[in-house]
Amino acid sequence: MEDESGKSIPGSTEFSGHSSWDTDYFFSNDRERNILSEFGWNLQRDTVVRDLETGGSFSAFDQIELDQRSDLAGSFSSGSHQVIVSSGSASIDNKSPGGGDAASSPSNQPSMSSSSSEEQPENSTGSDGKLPKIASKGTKKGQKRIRQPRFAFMTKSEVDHLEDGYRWRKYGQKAVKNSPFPRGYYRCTNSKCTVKKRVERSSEDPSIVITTYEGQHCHHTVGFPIGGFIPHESAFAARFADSTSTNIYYPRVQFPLGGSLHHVSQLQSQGPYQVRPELTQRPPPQNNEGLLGDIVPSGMRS
DNA sequence: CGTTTTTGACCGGCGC
DNA sequence: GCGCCGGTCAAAAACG
Repeated sequence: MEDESGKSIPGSTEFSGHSSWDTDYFFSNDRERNILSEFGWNLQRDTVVRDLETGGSFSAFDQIELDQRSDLAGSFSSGSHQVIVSSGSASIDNKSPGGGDAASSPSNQPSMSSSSSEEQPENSTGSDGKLPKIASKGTKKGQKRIRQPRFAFMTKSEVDHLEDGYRWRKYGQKAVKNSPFPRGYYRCTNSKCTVKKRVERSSEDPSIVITTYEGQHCHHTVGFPIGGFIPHESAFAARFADSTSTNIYYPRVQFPLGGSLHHVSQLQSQGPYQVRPELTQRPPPQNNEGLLGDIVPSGMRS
């Protein structure tokens, strides 16, 4: 468990290449993982979690949750609530066009990292740009799509598509600028579910897989009866609000500490963790393999 | 034969 | 206004 003990990635493996991520939280320590595990997110030691909250998504949550988030934000960033609440004003893209590209606003783009060479590996540039030709998705003209909460997981793994208890169907793949690795786009196979996820490898550390989830499942996992998926913001906020005494998370936007923002030290630890290829297809009967399969929040199901 | 993956085209946002 | 780029579509191929 104490794999990362002291190990620091030589090349400082950080999220450098992902400066555009609307990141709010970034977990990289055992302690942080422990907290997550209390949610039922039994993350592998090689996993780092990031909450890619977006401004637009807040409209989907209660005010209470917002408040809690504010508290949370203030606890570590001296009241820079915007960091959390609006994801560093990263993307309130459900506003009018032009104003929505807040994500690209210079203010929230600290030195970010050494190699900002990589542009938006995550899109966030507010260019969610989709609006499928088939306007069946309820994306009417004038009202942009509200981006769902996003969470990214960095995992050291040989396989790209990590098992998470849900069934996904790939609907696209694109080459990532400045990265030799393509990015895969997946959608939950449940027709009623709009959750999507992107999978890509870190161009800096090919052994790391970055999985970004967007949205919340409206159904249970296939292999995990305890259903639920990404805990609601409220859960997050509440939990963290409780442990404000410790620096559980780091608001990237608030820590322009020259690239050293987040060292995913544990990532470089060669934990025995690895997902078998077969598992990528079918959810395992038990929740010990999956990266997110364990994510099924235990207390979620109320 | 039903489902998933592959892959090129297309769309819309954004920067220049 | 144009080109770039991320994200999505959809037809065909692949798979089990």
